Amino acid sequence: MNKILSELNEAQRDAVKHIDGPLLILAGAGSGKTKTITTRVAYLISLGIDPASILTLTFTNKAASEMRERALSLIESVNYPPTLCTFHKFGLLFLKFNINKLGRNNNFVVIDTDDKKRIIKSFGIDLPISMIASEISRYKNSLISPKEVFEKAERKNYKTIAKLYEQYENYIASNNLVDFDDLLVLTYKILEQDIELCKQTSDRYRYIMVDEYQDTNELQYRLLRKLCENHENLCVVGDDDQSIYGWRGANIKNILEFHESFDEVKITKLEVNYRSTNQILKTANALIEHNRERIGKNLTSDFGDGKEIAFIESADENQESQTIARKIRKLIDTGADPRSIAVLYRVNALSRSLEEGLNKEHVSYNMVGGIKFYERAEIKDLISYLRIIANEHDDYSMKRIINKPKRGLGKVTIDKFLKAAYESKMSLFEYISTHEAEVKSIASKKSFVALYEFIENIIKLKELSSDNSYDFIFELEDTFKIRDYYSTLPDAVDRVSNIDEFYGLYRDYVKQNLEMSVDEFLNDLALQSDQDQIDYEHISIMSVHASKGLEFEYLFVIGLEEGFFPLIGDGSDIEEERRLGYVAITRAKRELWLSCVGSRFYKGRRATLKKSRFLKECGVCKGSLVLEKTTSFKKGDLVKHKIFGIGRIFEISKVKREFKLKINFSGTKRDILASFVEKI
DNA sequence: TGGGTCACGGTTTTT
DNA sequence: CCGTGACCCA
Repeated sequence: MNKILSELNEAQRDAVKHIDGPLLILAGAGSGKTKTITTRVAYLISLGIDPASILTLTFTNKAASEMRERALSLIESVNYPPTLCTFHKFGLLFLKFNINKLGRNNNFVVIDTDDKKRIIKSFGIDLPISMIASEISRYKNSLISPKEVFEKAERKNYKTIAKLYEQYENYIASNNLVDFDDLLVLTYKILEQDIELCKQTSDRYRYIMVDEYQDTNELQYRLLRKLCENHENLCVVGDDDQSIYGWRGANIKNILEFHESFDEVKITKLEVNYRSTNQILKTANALIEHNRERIGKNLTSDFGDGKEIAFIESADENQESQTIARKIRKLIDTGADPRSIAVLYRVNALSRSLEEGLNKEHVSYNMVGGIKFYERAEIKDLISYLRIIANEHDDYSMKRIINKPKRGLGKVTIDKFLKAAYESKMSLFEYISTHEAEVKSIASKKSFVALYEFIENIIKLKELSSDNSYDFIFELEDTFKIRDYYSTLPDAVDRVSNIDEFYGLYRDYVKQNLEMSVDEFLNDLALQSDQDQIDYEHISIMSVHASKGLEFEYLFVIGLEEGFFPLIGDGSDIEEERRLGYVAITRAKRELWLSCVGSRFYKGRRATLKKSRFLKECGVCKGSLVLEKTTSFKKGDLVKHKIFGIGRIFEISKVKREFKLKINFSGTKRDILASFVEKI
């Protein structure tokens, strides 16, 4: 026990040793947050507290598995491990045992955002689907019923949304579907209506810990209150300065007002940073001090001062990426580990020019984020096959695969089936299997045959799935030839390798869970985001959001211009932007480069840009923000104009914020603004 | 049915 | 500029 504690600094030890009553651990970036939580779990167990009474909640699977691993390594031996999982997984487990309290069966299916959108889309309304989906999510996470939305709505559009919300809720409930929000909403509702169960549950989890508390939303807060019904042993860990998910419902007030929401809150600040040089911390501290809504803390380290923060200013994104690519090339050539290098940007769109620059310098990179494995069309198709096998009444999956591989069934035919099925109050699958004559009259002869072969195959695989899971996935491919189908389509190489990876994943899962059923596999899969596919050889490039929790020896942050970082748009919050800046800077361990450009090509046009206010606020760019502009054009350069063609520059001058070029187009001399021509 | 063309809109992302 | 979705025609 003492050995565990001796690894900690004073503030960390103070936090770990606090046992009863609410505790807020304000953990600055790189201050050993995970170490503190995992040690606290181990410490509680070492005191003889039943591991089963300790619940630790995280946001991501990645955080959960990392913590589980570290906590277990600190615990000498326990018969069973403490519960440590994501909020949503906790909800899933809870609902498996208790959803019957809402009169529902526990063989429900978890649907993802994509399914949700398709369901809403099927209601046939011409409002933007993703807007409606996120509105519904917002209401659910604030525990507002469709009725309340309808009553409060003043504009007609919101009345429509309220109705869609109601229709959606009815639909998923009657199909026994559960969306991500429901995992928490339904859990909350059960705890609220069943006081006895609420007390039991609270008693069962006497010690609760929450990671990344600054990212919790209203619903999560209220759920935590329910779980603390019989005690107040709630330990939350977070950093108000790193709250960057306000736009998706995180309520920073949860952490800012924690000390008022609970009685006798103990607050511990972890301000010693074990990651960065003082130059980096100084820059980060200077930036975040401009925020008003914060608890306030100041990070220090004893890693020494380190190198000064470098500032890169380029004329445009091409020059920027060239400069950065060359610097990275040099770092690698002088022995830096590529894995310790990263480039961050606020907006994914900025990756394009960066990628070009890196390619030109032959720097291999790994883009984190981007298109997700489980969101790829081929993977979604496979999942739909599995879903139909698990539950043939799943019309959404049925629609997705009914003509994949092609069986000659087009949109019109499928719509006819859907309508007929709807009228007979049956699922698509049910209707087709029981109405052969009708189907024959709708479909063409060829597609009719293919369709019934498909139906029979599904039935065959359904039987197979119940007894022989391991060979099952081979049989699936042999029967439907999805892999073959994709190997004829564009991007075949990538798609086929994704399919193979998925098959491998399935087999691994079977190996680890011998008794598993297909629907168990699917529900677990729904809660799984990307495997963190950090590449083990290359540098990383990613959005600032994606970089949260990571660290790099050498870090570049690009696009520090007004409008890009901070990003200005409707609903943008300058303090949250600044926190994003803070997160970005605090990813750096040893060296940090901040970069901005004078103009950028974005959404089909070139925009002239001003330096980010953050550069001044963090002290990197002293004095005024007036951009001393440079241009990469030189006298004598050959340039191309869309209309005038190719010409040669013979004079360069400055007009206000732009550069004016005098260009000789095969004898004709013209004055052209620099942004209208391209270097060749 | 399904390939081709055109208009449109375009932060950040986990479960 | 580039990807998505709606619509049109063979």
